[in-house]
Amino acid sequence: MIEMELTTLLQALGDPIRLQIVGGLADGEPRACGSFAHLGVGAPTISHHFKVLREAGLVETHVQGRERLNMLRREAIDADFPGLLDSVLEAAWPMKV
Amino acid sequence: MIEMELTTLLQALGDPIRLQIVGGLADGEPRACGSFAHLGVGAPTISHHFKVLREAGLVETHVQGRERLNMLRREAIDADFPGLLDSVLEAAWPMKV
DNA sequence: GGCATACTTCGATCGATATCGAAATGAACG
DNA sequence: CGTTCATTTCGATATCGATCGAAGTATGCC
Repeated sequence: MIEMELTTLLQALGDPIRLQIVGGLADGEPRACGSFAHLGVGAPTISHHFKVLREAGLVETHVQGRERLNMLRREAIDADFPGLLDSVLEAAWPMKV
Repeated sequence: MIEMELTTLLQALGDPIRLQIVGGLADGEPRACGSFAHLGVGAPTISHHFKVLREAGLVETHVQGRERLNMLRREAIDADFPGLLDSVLEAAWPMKV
């Protein structure tokens, strides 16, 4: 069980790039880091943001071939903070989630 | 109408002192800045945190006598981001809100 | 007016963080 | 095995943010 601190989670979500990443993973499909190259920052920065998201307990990453597949830890998040992720997603992308 | 940006709001809530302040205002009662002297930081720091909360649209402040009464902008927050504040409060203080 | 109270603003410090380019890692593939 | 591809790590930079003490502002009280 991964330690999940509320303020850490809020801080992780409180960055535009990271919120975009979380939104991009919100459909449940695992995605490689490279899928987020369109966000306007370089690969090292994307990697940094994924690290923050992982350390906040929001995302988990599995090596598959030469890419890393990232997915939202939705059940864990919902278990610890019920409704929070959904309201953030709904606030960020109304009607879409 | 105050501009409310989601990432700004999340970032504002992603600080332990500010989350404590918001929790302290969650019952709807207006409170002076001095009511938060117990949080372990000095008056200038409290003042700084209130400024951040105000600029995020979370709190509004009215001068009354020589104190400033702060209150949560609950309806506005709920209107812009339905359910978000409630889930944050519930996550921070389960069963209490 | 003079003084205390309640904050805010200012200026400084110092640690965190977002970003990048360059180098490292490690898997896949010829 | 050497190369390419996907990502991470490293080192540097530059900005941001939390904090403090000191000074400023405004209100109420005597």
